[in-house]
Amino acid sequence: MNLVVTIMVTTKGCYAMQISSRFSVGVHILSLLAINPNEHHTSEWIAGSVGTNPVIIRRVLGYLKKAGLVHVRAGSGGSTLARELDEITLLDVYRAVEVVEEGKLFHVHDQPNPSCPVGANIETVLQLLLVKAQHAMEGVLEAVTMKELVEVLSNQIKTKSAGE
Amino acid sequence: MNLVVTIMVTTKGCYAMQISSRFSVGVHILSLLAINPNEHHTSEWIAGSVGTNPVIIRRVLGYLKKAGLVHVRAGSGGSTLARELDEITLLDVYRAVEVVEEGKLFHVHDQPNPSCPVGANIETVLQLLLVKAQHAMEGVLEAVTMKELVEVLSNQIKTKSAGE
DNA sequence: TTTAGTTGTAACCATATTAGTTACAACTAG
DNA sequence: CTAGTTGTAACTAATATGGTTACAACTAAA
Repeated sequence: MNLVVTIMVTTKGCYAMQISSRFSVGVHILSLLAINPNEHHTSEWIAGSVGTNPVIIRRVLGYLKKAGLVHVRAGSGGSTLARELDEITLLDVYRAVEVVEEGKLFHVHDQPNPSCPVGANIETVLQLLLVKAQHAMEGVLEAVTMKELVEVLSNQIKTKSAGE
Repeated sequence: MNLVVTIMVTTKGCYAMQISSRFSVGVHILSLLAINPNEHHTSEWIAGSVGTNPVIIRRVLGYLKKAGLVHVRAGSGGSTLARELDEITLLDVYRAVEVVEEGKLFHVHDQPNPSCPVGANIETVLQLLLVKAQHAMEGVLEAVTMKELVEVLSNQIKTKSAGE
């Protein structure tokens, strides 16, 4: 006799907000353009490396193009870097893909009671601090250029392939 | 002759992700408990200052309670601080309300192609940096205690009421 | 012991973002 | 001209968020 018991486990439970993967996809794209300069980088080719749909890539490319980070050839296809690697910081990419608005990482509740002393003053006091926190985070992104990131990436690629 | 022109402007256009206002609501609640220690802080009373629904307040109070930051009296109602103000950092509140998971502020695309050198290595390289950025942000929150925040808040309240 | 008021939750709802997908017009190089 | 590509619009599914109603469980005070 065979007894098969199937237990369904729902992954649900503790989700929370996250900054859109548009950012990491953008970094991935720029890395590809830098590391394989001779490829014909169509959105389909890039999508194959990122592991997603070509349209997603075209959307992110649209942001990067709008920000002046890449050139995209319509028709014949293919993208190239529009700026030197050491002239692109991670913050540039982060801003390009518009994942978080300037000074608005934190959503502060916006209808506090103005006739309550705390309600009337909490917003400004908090906002000041939260913007500071946001800037600290963005400062780290600003301190790293795509050139540095690609160097680390290249080293890791070499190390790995050497280790095989 | 009267000519009335109504122009509808949709606010839509440049939204982006934000960290839930549960955090700012949590800070608001703790400030109220600290500044008006003699009040009977029912969820309804607090909701009046925050400008929202009592259930929202009870939800956030649930998080704060779970984290050991407040005591909540069921039945008779009312909440009080469970810890000294200088023993509560903004990071404690932020963690309590579970707005962002540890090390997961950034969503990194998770199906890069392992047979592509870039795809196979980008995740680890990026993740390292992004966690660093997240920590920088959280470090700012950790450096501020509720005591400090309430002091700034109190001063601003005094200044304002004196200026009238 | 009753009662009035409160908390803790579940169950909904509307809204918005995100990632993915299909479809197609416009474009471009050969 | 044509094959292949980009740029976009339109749609979907999944999920988070903030708000709301409803109600059982609880507690203090009359």
